[in-house]
Amino acid sequence: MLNVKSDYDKGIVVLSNTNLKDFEDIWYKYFDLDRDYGLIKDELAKDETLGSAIEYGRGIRILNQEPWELVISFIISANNNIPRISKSIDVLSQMFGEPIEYAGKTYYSFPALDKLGTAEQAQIDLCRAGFRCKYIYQTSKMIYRGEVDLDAAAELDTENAKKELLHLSGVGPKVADCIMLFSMQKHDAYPVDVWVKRVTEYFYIHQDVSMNRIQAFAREKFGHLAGFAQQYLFYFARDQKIK
DNA sequence: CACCAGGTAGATC
DNA sequence: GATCTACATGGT
Repeated sequence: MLNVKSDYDKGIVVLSNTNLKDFEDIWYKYFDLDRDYGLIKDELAKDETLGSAIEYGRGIRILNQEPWELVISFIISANNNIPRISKSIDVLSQMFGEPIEYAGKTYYSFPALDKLGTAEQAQIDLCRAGFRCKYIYQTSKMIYRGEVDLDAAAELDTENAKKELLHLSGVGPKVADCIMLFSMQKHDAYPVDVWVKRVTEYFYIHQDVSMNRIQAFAREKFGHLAGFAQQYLFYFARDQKIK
């Protein structure tokens, strides 16, 4: 069970209760430690607003998570709040994941594809994700049957990967962008949720516009670093409750 | 009791 | 194609 402590201003990240092999095989990539965030920040900070947002969220990193887990997690996230999202994922993990004994307690891994992919709708409904449960059911089956191949999608460019992900039930533009950004290293993706829409309009566009216009703006303004810009802006907007 | 929460699918213009 | 709206659930 990994333990993480960090103090960005002191330049310290401590990963304890792990070993060199796991660090090299797993955590190094998971925490995106190979990336020079200084370079990214310098480039983005040429924009004054982003400079402030970067100061505010200076320790942010984009984690490299697993596509399958991200697909289900972000389907659950749609029009939902974080405590309920966590709760639903916990229930699914307890029902369909593998038990992990640690320090006298039992934890559960995220469900394997074949477990959710062969589950009954009525079982999945028990996670209390409401109308999203049928999306979980349908999408799990689609991926399990190979109708959508996440590994293959990860190899495509951002535009085509998105097209592929949009076939999944419960996956729209925002969730697809999140999956690409957080599990497929497609850093030009700019997921637009309510907060990112607000903050983009607030600082840059100065009027209420469509999602497509927000996306177009981000492509033009931030290009291949759009995903990093999104993270700094999201964190800033969310914390400052920018409306 | 109305409104909201890290949007999406399906209907409609 | 771009824009409206219902949607499960639990909290305020």
